[in-house]
Amino acid sequence: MESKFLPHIAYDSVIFGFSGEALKILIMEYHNTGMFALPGGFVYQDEDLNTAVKRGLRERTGLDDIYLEQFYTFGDLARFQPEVMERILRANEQDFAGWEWLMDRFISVSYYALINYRDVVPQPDALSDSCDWYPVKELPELILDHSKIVAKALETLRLNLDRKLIGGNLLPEQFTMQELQTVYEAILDTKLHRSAFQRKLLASDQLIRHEKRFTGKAHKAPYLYSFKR
Amino acid sequence: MESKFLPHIAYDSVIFGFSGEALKILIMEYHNTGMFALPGGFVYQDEDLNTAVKRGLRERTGLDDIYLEQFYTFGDLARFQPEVMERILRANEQDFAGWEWLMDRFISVSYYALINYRDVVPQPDALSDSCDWYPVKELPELILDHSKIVAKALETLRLNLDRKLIGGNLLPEQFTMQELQTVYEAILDTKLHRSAFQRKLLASDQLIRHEKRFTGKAHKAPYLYSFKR
DNA sequence: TATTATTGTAACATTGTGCTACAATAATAA
DNA sequence: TTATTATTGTAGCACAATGTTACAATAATA
Repeated sequence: MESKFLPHIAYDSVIFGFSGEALKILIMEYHNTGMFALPGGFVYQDEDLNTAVKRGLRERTGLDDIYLEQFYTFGDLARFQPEVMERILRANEQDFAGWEWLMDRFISVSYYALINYRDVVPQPDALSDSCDWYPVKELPELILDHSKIVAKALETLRLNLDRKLIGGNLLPEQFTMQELQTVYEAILDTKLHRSAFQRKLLASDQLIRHEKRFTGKAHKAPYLYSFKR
Repeated sequence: MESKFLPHIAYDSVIFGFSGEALKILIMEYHNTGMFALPGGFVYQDEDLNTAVKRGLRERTGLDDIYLEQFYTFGDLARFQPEVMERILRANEQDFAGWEWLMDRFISVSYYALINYRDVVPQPDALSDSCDWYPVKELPELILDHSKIVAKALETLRLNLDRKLIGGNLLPEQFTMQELQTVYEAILDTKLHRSAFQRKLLASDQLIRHEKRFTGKAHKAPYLYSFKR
């Protein structure tokens, strides 16, 4: 049986979310294997690559209109390990017929996505027990070169953070300056100076200031902000 | 006949050189078609993607150890135009047997390279009349989405230029500050301020100053510089 | 009404960059 | 030998961006 997918071509997505404390990504666990991997998928013969990735993200998160960026394509021979896919299929008691194409060599076009953690109920796929959030600092061991993919995603995200002011994609529509700063600190893994951060973001002319948020705490209430579109 | 290459996967390379006047890239012209394209190629079944690209660069330029960076993978359906490859093969009076795989859909992993213009005698491949330098501002019409690929390469190069100080790869081992500035101006397509440029590059602590270069002109002789390794 | 914690912003120091000016100098002309 | 010319290396000043400290404003509580 022929696959409807383009042979040899896969994508993997590093889906970032922010819990309020830590920067996390979505990781899938395959049935009965203890094997962890990035959510990924394949491209239909009659489908754009980017469309395929958006389709996969929708299936995994339920969200459309996600901030998404392609960052690297991994094509080393070392990522060709048919025994890994074989073990996953066996553990799923899958009939191998029709799945031979999965045992081929693949290159992985990799993307990272930034989403609002609270908007998502992660959905495992047919081969997986779970699709769950893991702090980037406490990831389980991942199959193939997926750890390298995560590292490169994080590196690219950090480089792009200032240039594109994309941190807000990890927060709800409205947020306080303190919350935004915490996101930046989690991504960059450094402390930032409150005053300079606030001044820089306000000077960037990309924020809209809304009403204050009263939390009931015994101190001045912070303004809420949102990004201009 | 089976191809020894990974089906559906191609690479294209945007090879930048600097003539002393203008920023140029290598473009191939296919026999008897008036069709122009980026140098590219395919990946052997038992070869790393990056290795394949380096192999292709060596064939086209004769150089090893080239500054090379992957910047994007193009996977739109719109780049699937079998009639283009068909026309190229026909013009070469090729027997189609054994070349059917070329008429398939491909995604293109794209790289840019920076090389020393003077070191290279560009080599056409079997299907091409010529492999020649064209100023990026005066490119012929290119097949498929190759113009888009060039545009994205240039955009990425500009973004990376400051961060990585890679401009020197377009020059001989030793160069004057004036030559380096001209390269930067050609890439960025803007005039830079001599004084600020010199101060910034010297402060970057990445240059070694050598002896002066005496050109016989009636003015102060400039120092030669090279980049630290 | 005083206290507490946090926020918004001013103020100053430091660094980076745009811009101008000028002395140094390699060859040529007088 | 000396003046001239074009270009180079660098200093100096203005202005912008950022690091750092300080402080007034304020929402709730004691």
